[in-house]
Amino acid sequence: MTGAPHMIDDTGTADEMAEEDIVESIFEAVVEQLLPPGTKLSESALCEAFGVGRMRIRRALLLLASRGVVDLQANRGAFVASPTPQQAREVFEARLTLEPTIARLAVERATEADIDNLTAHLVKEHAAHHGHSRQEAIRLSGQFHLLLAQIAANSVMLRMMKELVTRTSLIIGIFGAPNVANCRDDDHEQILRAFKARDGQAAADLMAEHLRVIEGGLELGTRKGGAVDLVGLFARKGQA
Amino acid sequence: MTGAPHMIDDTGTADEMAEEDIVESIFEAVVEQLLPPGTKLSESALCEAFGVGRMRIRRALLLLASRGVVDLQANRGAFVASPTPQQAREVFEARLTLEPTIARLAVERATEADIDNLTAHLVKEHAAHHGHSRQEAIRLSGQFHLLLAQIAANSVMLRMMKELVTRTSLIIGIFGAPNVANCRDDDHEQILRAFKARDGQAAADLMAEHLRVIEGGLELGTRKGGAVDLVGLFARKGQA
DNA sequence: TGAAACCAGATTGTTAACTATCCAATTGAA
DNA sequence: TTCAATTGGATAGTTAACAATCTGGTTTCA
Repeated sequence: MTGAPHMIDDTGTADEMAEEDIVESIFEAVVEQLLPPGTKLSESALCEAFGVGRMRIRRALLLLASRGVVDLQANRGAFVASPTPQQAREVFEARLTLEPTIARLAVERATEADIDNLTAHLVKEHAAHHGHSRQEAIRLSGQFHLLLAQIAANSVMLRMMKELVTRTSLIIGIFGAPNVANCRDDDHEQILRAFKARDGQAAADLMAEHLRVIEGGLELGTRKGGAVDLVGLFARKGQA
Repeated sequence: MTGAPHMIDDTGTADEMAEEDIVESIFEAVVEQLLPPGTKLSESALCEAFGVGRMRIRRALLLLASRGVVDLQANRGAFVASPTPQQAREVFEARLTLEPTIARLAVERATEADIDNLTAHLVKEHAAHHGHSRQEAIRLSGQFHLLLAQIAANSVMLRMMKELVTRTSLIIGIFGAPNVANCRDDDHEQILRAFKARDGQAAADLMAEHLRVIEGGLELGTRKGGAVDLVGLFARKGQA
């Protein structure tokens, strides 16, 4: 019954990407810093990129906006979010609230297979760091944190973490010191050691310290690239 | 989602509700248990109810689904979510992770005006409890937790809490023991005392205990009302 | 009588055309 | 030459019509 010229796929329906998949793709692209803050996400371009209708794209953009990863400006379109210093602080405060507990829960619930996966992940992460493949290193860095949330086996907190990790990538892109890596993989290895020792409290403490180090490496005063707030920049010129 | 808080347009057109407002309204209705789990949310009914076009409604439903408050079933429509015991555990685990810290931060950041607001809130809550206005009591109970998140002044965590409080209302509607209230307002008053004493750690501890008491009052085995899983219910009859 | 097939109504999902808004280039005048 | 107004193109927002799917009742046959 396959009379259709193309789109022949008897392994099942050649399903178009669902909204969630599109959202996931854009999340990943943002994490890998392929989409810097302020990047215009035009509907037509995305339609072509993903090969879907405009409706799908609009729904995906709405979901992304509801998670703070894109800004929707009325009649202007969608842009990759440019977090403010205030938002950056809030994201890190949320991560410092969630992730130590997630790390502890993950240690408590990790199977041997989970720990093996983490170990394998760190090998890849290490290789990416020394292999100078910056993109891959960044991606794996964020992935490590999501892996912990997966092991913790709480889908609510996993979803929150996906948002926070993605937004953190934007924050580092804007406020990160030029030569500081996203995460030092040393820290990740220390956390893995806590897993092998089955020491949940240590994992939590290490995670908290890890996050504080990252946040400490930010320069929340200097905004580089992205959308510049010209109004604020030139505001006091008139009265100075 | 639009940047302007109050879009004042004197064009004469009565501004229609934006998606966020619709979402907020449905959130509130769910919190007040006016929309029990499993309730069908038909597009046409909502269009009439809010006086907006179908597109707005569909976008609102998508947002609600992305926050776990409604289930979207393909070609069947939107239904108020019926949390599973597993989801209930996850929601409480997330709350136990977030809210003690939120309580501590709120204590640290509360102005005198904030504490006055909390005090006034508890008076209303108390009155509603003894006034037998169950709906209002439930609403204020949830509102108390959101008030703390507002005082903590972290919009990321505030958004997370809105979702969690709403889903908790669904959970209590399904698994709550019949005569147990949503929150004992005694607990809330104790937390307020910690505010007045400026004791953040006490507030955090009280909040944790408060949440454990609520979760302990659930009967995660017995599902009442809502969508019943007939397959699971009759599954072992054949082989028992 | 019971069960399966079927049909009608309603509801959701999708597409396409239309409208409104914004942006940039052009044109005109001071 | 520079600034302002205008205009054309492009993009987002909205609406309405169309297509696909589900639900519930009816019919038909064993």
